[in-house]
Amino acid sequence: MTMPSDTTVTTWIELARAYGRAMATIEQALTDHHLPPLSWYDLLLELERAGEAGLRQFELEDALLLRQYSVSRLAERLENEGYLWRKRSAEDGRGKYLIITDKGKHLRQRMWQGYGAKIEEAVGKKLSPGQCHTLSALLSELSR
Amino acid sequence: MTMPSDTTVTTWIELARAYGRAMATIEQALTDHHLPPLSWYDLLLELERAGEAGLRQFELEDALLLRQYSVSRLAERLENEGYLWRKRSAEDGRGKYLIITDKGKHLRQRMWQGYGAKIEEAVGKKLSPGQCHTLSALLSELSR
DNA sequence: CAAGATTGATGGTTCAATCTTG
DNA sequence: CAAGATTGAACCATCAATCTTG
Repeated sequence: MTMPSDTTVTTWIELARAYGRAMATIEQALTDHHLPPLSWYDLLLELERAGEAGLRQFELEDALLLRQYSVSRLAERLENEGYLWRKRSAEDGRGKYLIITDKGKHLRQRMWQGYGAKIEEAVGKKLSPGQCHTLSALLSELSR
Repeated sequence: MTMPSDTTVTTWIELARAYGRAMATIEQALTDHHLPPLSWYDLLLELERAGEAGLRQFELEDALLLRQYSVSRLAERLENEGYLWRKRSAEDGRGKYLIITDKGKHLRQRMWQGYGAKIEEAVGKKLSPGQCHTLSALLSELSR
């Protein structure tokens, strides 16, 4: 079992710190505006991209890095608030399609106002476009 | 209110993805070995560095990116398991010092076995030392 | 039995209110 | 009143068990 070098550990710590700080800034902005957490945004964005057809719950697990039951509970909350509806699959009786409502599209728009501004504050204002490209490329290596 | 460029948004998404994947790998390894979550490790490491004198709870808020009540509850759990003890401050009757126990030092050691190996797997094996340096430098810009 | 999804119970986080001391 | 810390209540995440359909 190989242990990490100091350089590797430092990189991990900086990654956790940078993510934690940016995330705290963003979540704070959302709660200040009485808006729901980021996970709601992520789900709504996926559904809006999927269009009228919607998406199966299991298709969202990878995209949102969530487990089956987390997707289920998240979808339940958004459905209760009228931001999406669930349609039983015709082909496969076990499954459901999640479909965004107009109210859901509207919420995503409102959330983007605060969310986008904070991404700019936490990332865009601190790095040049060239630095962003370099950073994105290195981070994507970590997700392989 | 300035909105972020596509490049900026991509960088943020890659950051969240890279962090999420690495974190999932690490937490999974800890639960597989019936070990407590990473937040316990972070607290124990800070206390071990602080030595016999210990640290005040409010001093840990910044280091751990936690709120006052989260530090309080986290410390309570570790104290209940015997990994640290709390000493009332002599100078300031309002405060407490958190001091790691030998049992706490031992737990931190055991956690490092799995934790370190996964940092190597999630970061060290995917980037060269040069790439690590570049990545660390860019990430630290984001934490300013 | 396997895959997709849900749910009861449990434990952790968070907010707001509170307590204690400076 | 302010600062350090704690706590009840409400909310969210997680595990394991379960339900339904293929």
